[in-house]
Amino acid sequence: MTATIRDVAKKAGVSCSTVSRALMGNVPVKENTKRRIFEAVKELNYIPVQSARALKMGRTKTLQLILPNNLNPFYPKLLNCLNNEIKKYGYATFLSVSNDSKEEEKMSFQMARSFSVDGIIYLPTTDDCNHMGELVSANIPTVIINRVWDLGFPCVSIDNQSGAYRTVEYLIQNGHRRIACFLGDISLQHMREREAGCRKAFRDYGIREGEARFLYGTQTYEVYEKMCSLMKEKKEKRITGCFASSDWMAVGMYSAIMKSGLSIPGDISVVGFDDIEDARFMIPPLTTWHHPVEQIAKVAVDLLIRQIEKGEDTKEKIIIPSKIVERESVRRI
Amino acid sequence: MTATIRDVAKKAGVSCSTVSRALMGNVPVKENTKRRIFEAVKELNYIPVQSARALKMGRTKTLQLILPNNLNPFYPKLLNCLNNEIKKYGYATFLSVSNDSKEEEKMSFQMARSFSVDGIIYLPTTDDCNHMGELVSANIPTVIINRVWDLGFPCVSIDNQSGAYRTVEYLIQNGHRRIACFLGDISLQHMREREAGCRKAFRDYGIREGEARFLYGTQTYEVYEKMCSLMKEKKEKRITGCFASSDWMAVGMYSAIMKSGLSIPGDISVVGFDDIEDARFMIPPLTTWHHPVEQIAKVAVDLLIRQIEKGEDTKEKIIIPSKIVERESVRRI
DNA sequence: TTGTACGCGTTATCAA
DNA sequence: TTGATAACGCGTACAA
Repeated sequence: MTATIRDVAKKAGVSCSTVSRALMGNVPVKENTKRRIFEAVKELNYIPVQSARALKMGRTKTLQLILPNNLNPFYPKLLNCLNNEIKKYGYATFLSVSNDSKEEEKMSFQMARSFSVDGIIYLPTTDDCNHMGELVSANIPTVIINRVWDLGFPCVSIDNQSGAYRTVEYLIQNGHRRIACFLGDISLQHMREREAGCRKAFRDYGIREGEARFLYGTQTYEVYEKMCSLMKEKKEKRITGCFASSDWMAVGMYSAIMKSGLSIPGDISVVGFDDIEDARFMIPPLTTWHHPVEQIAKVAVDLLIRQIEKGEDTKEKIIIPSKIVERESVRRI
Repeated sequence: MTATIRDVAKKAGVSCSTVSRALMGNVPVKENTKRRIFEAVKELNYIPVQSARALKMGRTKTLQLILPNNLNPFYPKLLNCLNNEIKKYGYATFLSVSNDSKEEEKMSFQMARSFSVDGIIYLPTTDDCNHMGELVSANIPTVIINRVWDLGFPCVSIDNQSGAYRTVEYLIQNGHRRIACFLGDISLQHMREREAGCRKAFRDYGIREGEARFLYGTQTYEVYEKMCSLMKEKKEKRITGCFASSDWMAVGMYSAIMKSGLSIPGDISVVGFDDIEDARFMIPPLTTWHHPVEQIAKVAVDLLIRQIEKGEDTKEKIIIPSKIVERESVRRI
């Protein structure tokens, strides 16, 4: 069937060990034999069998990505960056999408063990950690992204609170005072941090309860409906600006605002969070807080690889700085 | 370190083979010993090492997904369906995104071989097949999706021509005659098929050259700019409807139309192709041809698994039927 | 119903 | 610089 190292050895007239050494390249092999070996490799179209190599070396050259879902368009972008980064280091990507389910996440941890992945990039779907014992005890190098937790793993994330703060501040600095903040699943720490950022901005700028509103919801239709009813208030009382805790939400908000016969940013200014691929193609292009996924991916994978290959044992929490991207969804009033 | 089958055997007071048999479940093992074995397994938190199993059995329980990119929002949706389907069969997913590059695709084929994946779901990035010899000679069960090719592999796809035909027909039946069709990369067969569908619709309904326009472009800014200049024509001559060969393009077209001060569907009706997740949240919600990715994923993975596990050797070309999804982007005139 | 022995394809150790 | 050999963890043919 497909050629093994023995076939190569026979064809090149050497032993398996020599072939292995020539291929590994870490032990000297005579130029001449080396040439013959590579010729044989080419001729037989030989590729080492990873399973065998893995069994012997205890390394699979494989990284696992554990992500919550792939629906919010933020994730495909992140996935892309991560996958490309992993490729650079010559590793293969095992993909595990949890569909926002703890059970599936747990299965991913088992998969990590049984497939002996060399490392894990983990973006948890929930703050509720009681199923993560599996992961910790698996003792596989792991980097957590987009969360900052004390699970004994290094973390790479943005500063959610200051991001939300500065985004809402931007609205305020453009003259808005009646502002609604739409938050996602508040059981998640990063969402609470974003909420805290909003509240702090209101406090710092003397905006009080009646003017600042907080809305909550995770489903698109919730966002849409709550936003619609908000738009029905009479103009003097109505909000002039709003903050979406993710760009995906902003999409639903745009729908609701337009449907209500109001214009962006003429009547309502909108700011988002994440800077998804489509943000600049929204109508009008969305002003939003940039989530630096390229950076996050780069740093996280680099950290992970160093942990794997150099045995570096770090637990650092790395915060990637970011900034707002001004487009056309905010009006100065 | 981590427990092996020998540890389990020792703890249960039996031999490795008995443990193996109990775990495989295809050979009778006495109830009592079985119980002791499972207890030991649980206690030691034992999971079989896949690399070893793979080496022995020549099966990795692994499927590889080779996709062109992850930018067009159509792909994340497809990826999701595929991944979930794969999970159902207890396989793990190896992800290879080619970033629209033949070179990277070629590397994916090599990966397939070296990691001994059991099967491949392949959505080619190009029609130019001269790098695919690697794939064919690898002799790994493969299913091609979204293309219908005679490479010796089964294919699962929609009928692109009739899809485009019926979508343009929908526009015509709503009274439109001055129509622009915006096509993507015409070097790709499925895009040429969609183009052919458009042309046939025009022919069948007696719409001639001046009325029907064809525009081409792959980059978002091309779509945007060409669309903008199209909008500058004076009203009597201007198109009243347009067809986007992908919803992603429709996003750019929406931008251009709005930017030009025209309304959808008041001035311009738009139909898309794919029915991406966001199509119903566009403003107005996009009428589009549904690309049945759930079905495609289901059929493709099922076909692949049957090929792997039952040795079924099929080369069938499966066409999944579909339909238009009427939303609010088309006006009857 | 169970145990012994072997081999899957590789790399590492040791001796030459 | 090279070759012979053992071992990685597992599943199975064969013997008991």
